[in-house]
Amino acid sequence: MWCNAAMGRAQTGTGARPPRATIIDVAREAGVSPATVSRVLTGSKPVSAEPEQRVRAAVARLGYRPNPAAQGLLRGTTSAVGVVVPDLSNPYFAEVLKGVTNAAQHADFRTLVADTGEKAGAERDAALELSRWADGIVLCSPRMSQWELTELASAVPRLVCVNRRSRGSRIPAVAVDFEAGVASICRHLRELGHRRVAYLRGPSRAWSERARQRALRTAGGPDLEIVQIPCGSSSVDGHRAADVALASGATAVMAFSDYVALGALARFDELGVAVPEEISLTGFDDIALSRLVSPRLTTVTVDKQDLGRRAWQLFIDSGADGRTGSTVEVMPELVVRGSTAAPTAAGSIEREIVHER
Amino acid sequence: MWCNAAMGRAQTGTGARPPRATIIDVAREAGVSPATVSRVLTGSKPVSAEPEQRVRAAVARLGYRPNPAAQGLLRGTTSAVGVVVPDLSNPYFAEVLKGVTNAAQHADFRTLVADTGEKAGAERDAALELSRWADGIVLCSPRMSQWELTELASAVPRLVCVNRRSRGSRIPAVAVDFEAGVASICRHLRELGHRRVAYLRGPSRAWSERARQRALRTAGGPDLEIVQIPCGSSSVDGHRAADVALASGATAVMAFSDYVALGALARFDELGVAVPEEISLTGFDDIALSRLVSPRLTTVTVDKQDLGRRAWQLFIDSGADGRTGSTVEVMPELVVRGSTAAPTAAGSIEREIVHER
DNA sequence: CTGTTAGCGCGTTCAT
DNA sequence: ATGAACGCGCTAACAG
Repeated sequence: MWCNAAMGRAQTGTGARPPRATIIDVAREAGVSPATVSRVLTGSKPVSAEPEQRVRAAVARLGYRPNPAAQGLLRGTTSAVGVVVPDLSNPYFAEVLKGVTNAAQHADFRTLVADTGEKAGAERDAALELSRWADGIVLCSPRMSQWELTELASAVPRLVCVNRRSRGSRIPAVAVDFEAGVASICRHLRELGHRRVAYLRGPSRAWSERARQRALRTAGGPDLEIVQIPCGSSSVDGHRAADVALASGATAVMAFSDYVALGALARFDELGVAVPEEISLTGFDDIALSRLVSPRLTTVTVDKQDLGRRAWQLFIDSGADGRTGSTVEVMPELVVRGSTAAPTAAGSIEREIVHER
Repeated sequence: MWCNAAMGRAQTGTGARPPRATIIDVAREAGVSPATVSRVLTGSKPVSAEPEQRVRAAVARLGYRPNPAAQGLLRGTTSAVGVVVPDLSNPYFAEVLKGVTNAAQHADFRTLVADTGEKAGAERDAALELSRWADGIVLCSPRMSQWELTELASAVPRLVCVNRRSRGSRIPAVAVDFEAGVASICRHLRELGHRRVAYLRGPSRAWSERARQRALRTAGGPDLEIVQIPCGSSSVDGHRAADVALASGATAVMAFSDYVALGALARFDELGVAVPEEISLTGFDDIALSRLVSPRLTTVTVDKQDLGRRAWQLFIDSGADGRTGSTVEVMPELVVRGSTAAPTAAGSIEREIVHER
């Protein structure tokens, strides 16, 4: 079907690209009015068989496809969704984006993407700019202030957040239950016998980090001391922070995320510190590569593509009326793998030796 | 500046989102004609100071932003670029996308993204569909046939390929010199003393795989036997193929990519096969996580974001006239890390034992 | 320097 | 069932 049109064009020459055919060209070609062409293509009104055939033939011959800008102008809608992420290099966000994109593609929507480079200041502008071209925005793990977010929500047609719930403003959101996730990790560590764990902090501006902190305040206590260590959200951050964690005298390290944990794990390996024999390590998110490292990472599973799909669903739902505030909570699940074990007295002793090299 | 506008709107109520202001609203508000507003905003013609101030004030007050669909309709251009990738979960493509997006953002362009799920059949449709909304397409590692690609290039306004050069059709492309990369890996392995290496093949439809095959034909010979093993492009493919590679009796495994190699590495670890003592392993691309596994992966570096940036540059360059055919070749560089070593006689013996468990 | 007019490509009314 | 005419929001012509 499409072959005819495209091949016909390809034959016209080397670089001569004909201007795109308009609906008028098709109408002329088919010997009907533009309105009839439109009716055939949208199916809005019935059209007799004979003219319909002529129109379809003309469409195929010319390779005609309606101009989305014109359609959008008329409809006042773009059939596009914008996705704003802090960092596409982070597999977590890449997966969420994939989830949104696939769902959107399925619904015949385009996906626009913007990368803010982990800069909180760039989020508002990116979202605002994308919103001009889209019917709404999916904002992933925004680092901006609550005030800014509320403000943004009123400036963007439809805004959905991923991993950020806001009490006051009624912004639809899908978020992992970080408290539950952190709690289950803490429980696991405590049951193994750990009494002092180092926590590698994520970006302080991230809502998910604050949620983790809430959980840590609950979980921490006399039988589980939490040592806070500033870190970040990338694997290099984890790599850097690993030494500090080691020096803290903790028997286990809880990382902000898998991505961070992988960095720490690499550093432990460089230092010759055995995981989990000398120190236990946990992640968060269960990214694909956590199953591929050695030892495999104990973490908490989150279906990141599903997060994207649900965000899309929220985006769609929020379209009909001004309904807002629907919040989806995704429950993560602890997966115990090889990176955690009971603490050994030997751990701290051997570590001294190791540091010598 | 923007605060005024957005705050003013936010105060109007809970869910009541006023329809976006048009240029006419602004004109009325400022007591001028729409043309004057346009002139102020685009700077196309000079405007007196006093009306200009009124216009700017009105714009801020109403939170007006021009409708891109209308502008696009008029200009016949979208200021958007479409990126089609086989799989966003693959860090390689996520990085390329990031490169394109950042460059595009810088030039005030939007990025549309489509994920084809590694299905060659979906590529054409995705590209065609995106091209309706964009000024052109960046096609990453297309798996489609050469014929299809040529055909597509004539149906899309501007097409740039990443990691796919095509002799016949003059499609701008930026591609890694896979032959050189594979050759340097082979040389490295041979110098270490390996005589029989298993190659974990990528998708047979991928151009980069065929390029690797060309290099292997040159590199292979009496002093370096290449055992071909069907595999794929994901880490789970590598995980699966690792057993076959082991059974081949090779002393080294050369994976299609880092992503694949990481899967194989995980499998070796599960089997208790020591890398590089019992078997050497190489990747391709140098993704971030290859530095984080143990042992760190010997591979070939490719700046993936740079690939995206260069693709963007080609996209821009191909805009002016019908200039085509410009092809950029990126030279990868061997990085020897911990996953390769000289083969040991012990390797094959110990491996027998390991298989028992 | 400014306002008025026309038209980008399309879908949808209103007539026929 | 079909065609003619209008207008979506904007800017480039053309007047004044």
